[in-house]
Amino acid sequence: MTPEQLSDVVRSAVAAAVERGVLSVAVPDEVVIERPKNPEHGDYATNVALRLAKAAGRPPREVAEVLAGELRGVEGVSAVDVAGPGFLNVTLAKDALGQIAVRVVAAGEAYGCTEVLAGQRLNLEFVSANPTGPVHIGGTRWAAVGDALGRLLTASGAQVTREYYFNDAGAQIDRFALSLLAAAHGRPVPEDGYAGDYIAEIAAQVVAAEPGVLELPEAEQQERFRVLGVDLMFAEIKRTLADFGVVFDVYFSERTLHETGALEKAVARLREQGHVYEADGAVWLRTTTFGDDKDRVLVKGDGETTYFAADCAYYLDKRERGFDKVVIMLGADHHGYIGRYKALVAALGDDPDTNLEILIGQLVNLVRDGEPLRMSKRAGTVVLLEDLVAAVGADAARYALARASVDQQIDLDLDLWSRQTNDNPVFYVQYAHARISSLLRGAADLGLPLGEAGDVDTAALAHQREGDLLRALGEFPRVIASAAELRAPHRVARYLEELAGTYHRFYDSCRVLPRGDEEATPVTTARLWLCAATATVLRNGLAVLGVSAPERM
RNA sequence: GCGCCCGUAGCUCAGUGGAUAGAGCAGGUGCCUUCUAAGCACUUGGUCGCAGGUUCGAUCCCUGCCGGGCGCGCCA
Repeated sequence: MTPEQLSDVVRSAVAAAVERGVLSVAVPDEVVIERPKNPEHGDYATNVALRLAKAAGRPPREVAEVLAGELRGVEGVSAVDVAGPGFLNVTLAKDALGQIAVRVVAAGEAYGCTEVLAGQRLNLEFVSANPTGPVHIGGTRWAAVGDALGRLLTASGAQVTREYYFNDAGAQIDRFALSLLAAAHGRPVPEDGYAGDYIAEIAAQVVAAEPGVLELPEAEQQERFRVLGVDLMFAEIKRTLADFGVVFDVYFSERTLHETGALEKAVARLREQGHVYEADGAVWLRTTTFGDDKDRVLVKGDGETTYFAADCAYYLDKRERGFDKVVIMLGADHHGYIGRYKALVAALGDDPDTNLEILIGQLVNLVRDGEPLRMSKRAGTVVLLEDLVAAVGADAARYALARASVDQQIDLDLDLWSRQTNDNPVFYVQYAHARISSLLRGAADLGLPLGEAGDVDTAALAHQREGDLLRALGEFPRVIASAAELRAPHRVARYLEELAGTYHRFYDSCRVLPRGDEEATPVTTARLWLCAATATVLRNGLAVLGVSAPERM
């Protein structure tokens, strides 16, 4: 019996008590099932009596006693106790608990998938680094977290489009083009230009692709360097991200918004809504009406549109593509945008609390030899996605970035994460998977197949450590669902570390394969199913994080 | 000045209003002729920054304060 099934059982018990007139209360939609920390408190606990007590007009313990009476007859439930202020502690029958292993193996890759977000159409935008240079460490955090979140949302039933918005218009791109041009001519880096080896490399690639380019008039040269440079830089970004395991469904060009007239349309739309005014020669959006701390310029005094105006058009475009909710992941250095973005959504007549969600992630510091690596473009100590991958590998990089809460600044210790020892959490988890794989190979060598699900004696899983492992496996769907709802992929990583630990403890005290001349027993088979189930969950969890589950280490 | 995030064990950090606040590392003591010791067991270590409030119950929610990080352009 899984916690979800138990939740239904308890809810039915409430309904039954109401039906029989021994309890007078509205039956709750959902009953929360918890896993007690103290093993003496049974397999599962619920606070349902505490929650219903007030509405029922009776003391919590009394409500609990009523429900305990209903639950005691249920198949698969071996004991129900009322404890503390009114908790119901439920102990499952051994075979009912053991069935979790069978369910996990049967579900395979689908174990952990739920429908809690079914029907939601989400646009998930992350990374969105401009194609004026390689992806930095900050964007790398979003690549790891955003990709994991995308998988979580999908696993929870949402329709998700992963989107990368790139700025290929405006002054920043002009500076990029001018920097390439300067490099091609051997001139110094222009004012506010981009430095770095990659500029010279891309400039050389542009010249190689279009040999006559340096003979064109200056303005045309700049245009060619812009077009080809952006293409080359963006191809490089995509390649790096793909090596990191991150691929987007849509790469959205800001330039197209300018070219299709979407910007003018967006400004006109805002004007119709009555939130646009002109002052000091510029066109403004009155975002202060919707809680922003100052109004924002849409069209500058020189007639150019702002990046914010493009954001308006881009938001409208997403909504017109049918997304219910626009989710944008940004670094902490951009958190100031929340106010204006929310205001923009409100100004367009949408609900900023349901149609827009902005996730802010704190910054990443790298540490080497115990010393923080201060990043500085000037000093040439900018750390790139590829640097991180080169230092610790893609698995460790993704895991390290995804295991921390996004609200937490990370000090990522390159020494620790490149170490292949047990103080490196990703190896602890991967090792558990490799260990199971090895064991299952051993079982195959001994001619011990898993066999049919119906033939497994799940009641044979009676050891304390087996129960611990089964309960841990039963948590996985709820971990995935809550991590998706809370936009917190790190919960999956933490869960996996706990699961790996639970497995190692099981392994240490429960021999799986027969030794020497011993015969396989029903316990052997049941434990093999338990191992296979654990491997499945480790694989599924690591897959969410985009980390490999090695068969051998 | 205003806004966002953080403050939990020596260190790095989990903890979606519930029972005795957890993990890893570091320190100490043990466990490999036996399925991967990249493992396990035991052990040391806490005014959950401080002060109020909300309620059956607060590390969690609210208010104020103290520390640290990041922002506050007709830049993108």
